Amino acid sequence: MASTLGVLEALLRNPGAIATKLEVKQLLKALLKRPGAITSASEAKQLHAQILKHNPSSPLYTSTAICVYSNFKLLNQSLLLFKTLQSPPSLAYKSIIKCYAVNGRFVESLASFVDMRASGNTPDHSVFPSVLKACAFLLDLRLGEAVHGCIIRLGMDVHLITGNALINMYAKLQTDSSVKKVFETMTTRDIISWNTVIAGNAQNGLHEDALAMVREMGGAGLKPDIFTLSAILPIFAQYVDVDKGREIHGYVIRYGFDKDLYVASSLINMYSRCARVEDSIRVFKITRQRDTISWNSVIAGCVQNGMFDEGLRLFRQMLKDNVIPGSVSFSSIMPACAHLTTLNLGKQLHGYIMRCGFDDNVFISSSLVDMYAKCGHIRTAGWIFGGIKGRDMVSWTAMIMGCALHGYAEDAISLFEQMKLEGIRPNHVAITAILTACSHAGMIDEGRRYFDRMTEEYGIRPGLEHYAAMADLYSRKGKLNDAYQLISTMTTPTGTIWSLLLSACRVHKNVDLAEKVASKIFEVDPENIGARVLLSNIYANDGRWKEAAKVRMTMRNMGIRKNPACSWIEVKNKIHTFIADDKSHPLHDEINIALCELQEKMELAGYVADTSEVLHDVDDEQKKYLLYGHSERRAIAFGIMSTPAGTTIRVIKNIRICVDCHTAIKLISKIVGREIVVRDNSRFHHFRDGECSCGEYW
DNA sequence: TTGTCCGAGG
Repeated sequence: MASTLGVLEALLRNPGAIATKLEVKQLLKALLKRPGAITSASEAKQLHAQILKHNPSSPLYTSTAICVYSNFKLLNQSLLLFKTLQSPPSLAYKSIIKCYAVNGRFVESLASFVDMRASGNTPDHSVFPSVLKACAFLLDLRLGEAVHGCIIRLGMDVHLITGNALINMYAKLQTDSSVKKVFETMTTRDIISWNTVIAGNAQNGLHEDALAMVREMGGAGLKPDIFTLSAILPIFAQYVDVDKGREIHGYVIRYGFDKDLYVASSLINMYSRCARVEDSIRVFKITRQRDTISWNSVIAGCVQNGMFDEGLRLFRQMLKDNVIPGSVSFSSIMPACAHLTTLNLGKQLHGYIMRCGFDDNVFISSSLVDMYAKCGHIRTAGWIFGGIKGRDMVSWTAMIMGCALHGYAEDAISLFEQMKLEGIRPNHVAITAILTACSHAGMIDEGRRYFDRMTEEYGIRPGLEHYAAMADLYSRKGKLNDAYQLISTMTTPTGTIWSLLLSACRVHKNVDLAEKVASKIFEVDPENIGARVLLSNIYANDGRWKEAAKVRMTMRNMGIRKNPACSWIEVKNKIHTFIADDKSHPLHDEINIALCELQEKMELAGYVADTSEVLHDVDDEQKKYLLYGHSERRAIAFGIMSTPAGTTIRVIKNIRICVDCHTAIKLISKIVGREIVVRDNSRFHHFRDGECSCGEYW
């Protein structure tokens, strides 16, 4: 053998060297027995050349060449040779089946397997794993079972690797009973057998079984390895069981598995699912080797836990480190743009997405719909939504919620009904979206109907978010007692839900109920800043300055401070922030002059300041002055000054817009002939030609 | 010749 291989080596190193026919023949013969002696693709090509030169018509030699090519995954070369064979021998079939499979061409792989059977060639242990993998990938249970039958008839079911492949196939096809049966009938099992069953159980929701098997492994003399650990970590992520997750982390460190990319990604994911972003970032930072998946895991972790800026920072860092973002990277980061309403960044990412050709990905396009809707571009959102092929419930929900936030309740309802007609069942988020739509349009009856029917029609029990939407609906409409009744039926109403009612008490000036509601809030959430501010404002609004002062005093004694009201606007890629009465903007004086001019024009158009919204104990003239210092007006004035005529002005405010500003902005939109879009903390207002899309309802 | 990790909507 050694001398034959010596000839081979010489030949391969110098294909021009003259070899005797005998030598070549011996060489090829040796190779028939040991195709593995060829160690590179170029050697494979040399071999092919020798065959063409000396024995081009031998099916056996051709098959050997196919086998060698397929070992290097060279599908095209294998196919060219395969097609020259009239009746391919077993080796040729086996090689081409495997070669198709390793190239992900599972349909062709299975077709070749069928051909092989039809031609009367008997498959063996070397080919079943590829065939079973193809069945698993194509989710073809019937063919898989047929192959299994064939395996049993040939007595191959005791073969370890074939058995493992069978387990894997049944696990992927979620036929857990077959997984168990195959595992139990196997005469020898290795760690892969165990891991495959464990991973299958974990992914098919049989969490207890998976964990029990991890414990049993020890009895078989096997220790959990990186595969075992990355299979069970997602269980603790799903159960938000950080203690168990940490235990595994300890084990990982003891055995030095923390260098493994898969384990690290699973740990990052586990910690972020358990809301321990700091821990997940720590794991990420000590992971030396990083791939797109570990980056995606940590970025998604930040974004899902509300750390949007950190998520964006990491995303930029990933690009800087020359890690190519995949489609998952974009669908992970896009919600950060939606939440931060950073339209410009969102648009840049959208461009990047299109250049990568990811714009037909339903995850990404749904996140784009959400981002554009939340950034005020509901039409762009609708346009993207219209182009989504194979919309799923999430795409519909993003669009429905977008319409809801913009006050287009009719559109939201018709989308919701259309979605159901297409056979898509709404989940709890979709229900929240439709209730939000009703809430923002004051559609009490429709809202009530969706709420009452959600359990029997969709099998979804009302959760916090649904109660919140309903409480909001009643509250905005002034049905304060209905809201109170509804909230009281909840087993554990939260401070947030009561606060919705409290803010309605302010709008509808119901001080008595406000006091009752406020005490409920302080019971469950004594630190609730918003509620204390609201209560103080309610007193002030009623002229009860003493009580108002008392609430503020309590707040100060408790050491809590409210966040100032502010508005911001993006002009030429820069975000300008305005806080009421803050004079720090470089164009402060110019903005004031512009506001004065606007004020005069507004008064000519019949504007009278509604000073009831000013909750300071000062005279009327002073109140008027305070009103026009409101942050959203200054942001709008700045926007008008610094953008070309006709440009839409987009402003974001961190609290709900006040009645007087709402009236003022309507007039301003008419005076300057611009569309002004204001997003407050609850919805969008589109001001155009003296009207607002909210129809005076917010 | 078999097996692992990440993703959208409130």
